Amino acid sequence: MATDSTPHANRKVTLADIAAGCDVSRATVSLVLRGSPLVNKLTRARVEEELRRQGYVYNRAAANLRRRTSSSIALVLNDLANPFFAEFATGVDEALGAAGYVTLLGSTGESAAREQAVLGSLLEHDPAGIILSPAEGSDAGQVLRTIGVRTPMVLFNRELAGKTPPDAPWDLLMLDNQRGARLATEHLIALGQKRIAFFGGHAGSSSCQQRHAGYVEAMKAAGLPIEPHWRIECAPNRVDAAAQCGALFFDAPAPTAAVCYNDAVALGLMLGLYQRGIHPGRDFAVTGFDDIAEAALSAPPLTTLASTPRARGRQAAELLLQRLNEPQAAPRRTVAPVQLVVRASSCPPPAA
Amino acid sequence: MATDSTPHANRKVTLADIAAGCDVSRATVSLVLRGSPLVNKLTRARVEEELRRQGYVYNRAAANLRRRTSSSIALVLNDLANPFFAEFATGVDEALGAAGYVTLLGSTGESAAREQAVLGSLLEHDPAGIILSPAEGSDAGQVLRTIGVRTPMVLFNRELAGKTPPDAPWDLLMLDNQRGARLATEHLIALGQKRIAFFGGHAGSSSCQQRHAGYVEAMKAAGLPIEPHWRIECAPNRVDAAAQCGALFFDAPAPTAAVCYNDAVALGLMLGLYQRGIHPGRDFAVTGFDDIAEAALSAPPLTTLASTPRARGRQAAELLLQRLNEPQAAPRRTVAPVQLVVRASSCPPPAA
DNA sequence: CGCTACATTTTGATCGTTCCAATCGACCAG
DNA sequence: CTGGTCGATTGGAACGATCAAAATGTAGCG
Repeated sequence: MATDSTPHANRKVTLADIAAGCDVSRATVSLVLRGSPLVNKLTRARVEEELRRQGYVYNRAAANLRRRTSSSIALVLNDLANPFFAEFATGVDEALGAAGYVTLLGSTGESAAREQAVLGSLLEHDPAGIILSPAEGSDAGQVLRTIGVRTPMVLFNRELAGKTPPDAPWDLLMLDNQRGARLATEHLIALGQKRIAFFGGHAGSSSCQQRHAGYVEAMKAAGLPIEPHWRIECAPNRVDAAAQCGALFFDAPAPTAAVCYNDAVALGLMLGLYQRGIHPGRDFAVTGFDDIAEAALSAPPLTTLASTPRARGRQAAELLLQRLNEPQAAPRRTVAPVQLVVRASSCPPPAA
Repeated sequence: MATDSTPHANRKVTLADIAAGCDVSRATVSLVLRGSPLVNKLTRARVEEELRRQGYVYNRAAANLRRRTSSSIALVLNDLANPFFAEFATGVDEALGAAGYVTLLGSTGESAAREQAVLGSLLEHDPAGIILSPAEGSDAGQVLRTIGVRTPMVLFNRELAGKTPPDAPWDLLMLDNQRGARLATEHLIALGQKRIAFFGGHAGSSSCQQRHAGYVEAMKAAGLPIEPHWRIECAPNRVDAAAQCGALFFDAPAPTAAVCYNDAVALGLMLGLYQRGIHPGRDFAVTGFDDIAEAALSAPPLTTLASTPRARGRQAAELLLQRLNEPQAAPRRTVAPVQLVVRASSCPPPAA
């Protein structure tokens, strides 16, 4: 005679198994699981023992189906391999986990097409909401069509192209790009710099536009001129930045400082400067943006703006959780402050 | 009169809504969704139109419940913020997504206790399998107790402490640490180096032991001596490595080359050498391990071993998918090759 | 004893999908 | 006209949980 009380080999243990095992109904077991005060102490103890004995695992999907709830949230990132977003993801997962949610991960590799596909696939798992850091060129209309008007979403870091439907429960969390770049520029000006370039990034990207605007703002406020050849575009990575370095010196007057789009670009630029015999932090001032781990360890250490991506991740999660509690609230735009970190890469201009 | 054909405001659109909308049964709509050849062309067209019109979204959770399948896989990492694991995660997600799975993310922050909690929480979502990069000190018995003997798992990068149950469907994917360190050492020997140190890492860590073993292997094979003071321990980061640099030169004979535990250590060591007026890549040869992004951009560029974490991620996913197809197969231990990347930091010894 | 009050437990329907067996109409052979 | 085959469709029972309402049992009280 098979002892069917032994943990069964093949099928998963369900409520019904436990119920049968200690001679109560499924409903009672369910009440025990959820810690209801309705069940008798003795019954509870018996059921809990049986749960342990059979190695029961709760099936949240079934519960969610019946309750018409969801316990997951989709996190879709344009570039998880980038340490900035990896930190962000860590923060998101941390906060969501604490709130009892599970993170559905999707990475789009900066492709709007893949973003559509990923969103579609994740949606089938019925997330309670979405945290999206859009791929470059991702469009509001497209996104709306795949996720509908009813799924709450927090957009991080970039806005969507095209116009956002005013009734959609979409919140926004951005870095204070403009103020950050302004702070960096003002810092250089305070050091006595007058010929300051804006280096790197794609002029199409909204974060680059905002940072450039902050730079322009500070320059204008100080009454300093802005030469057109002081704005150099390049891909936001070290290699391209190093390659584009020379473009700063094609025409006179050459700049003596550069506000860079981000840290990767700044580190690349410093490399390029070295290769030309220019010593950054002595002959030429450089600032970055993001404060990635390497910024403090480069030679010279990089002056930059700290954006604390992990805290941003937690914040994005909080925003979404709040919206889940308050689905009808008006859309919010949150701008997270950034902090200037002064290190040795920013210096006064060489004596003329 | 309300036109209930309009996309409904409140509830989600289900099979039943579509069925009602075009006057067929739920079963037929389901067949259409899954592309069954059984349905008539005209019916299919009508249904598909209605699906579009109502903005239907497939509920995979319900389907999985009925079919007793799962379409998700749990990815649990000890440190997502580390670029190496972020790349790994990207690779995993890439491969899983292509196979129609969704990634459930969990980050443990190197805490075995949190790892238990995270695993438990993710299990409730009934993943088809787990990819786990264990936290330091994570124990096989503990893990077994929370995930059971029936959930397939791929362990990455570290083994679990304690003994692994022989019947569990657990596979292993490790880097070839020993061979990597051996290759680096042989490379230095081929350049004419004879006094080679092993620098950095904690002797307790299994990856450090393996790399050191590879170094010893190459030295012995070449008949070269190994001085005890040629092994310097330090934390696997730049700062500590730079600080420990001096220890290489306390006793004679001083080494003229060092095989480093990883790139971070190697970069730190190079910094320390510079500070002593020793020019790495000319006066002293250095190799690293990992080939992180900065390795190619340091001065001098670093000779190291490429572990291609993104490819490892894809590989881990493939291993798991294979096991899902073949649940009864014997556990596999896969060792991923690493590739020597020769750059300018490795050089012949200075002429005596 | 009959009635209410209370604590505890159960029954049966339900969530959105899939599966199985049954049905239906059309067509053809005998 | 009957019976069989075939293509297309359908009803209803699952999957594993929850919920609302009903059913127990037990005690108190006039």
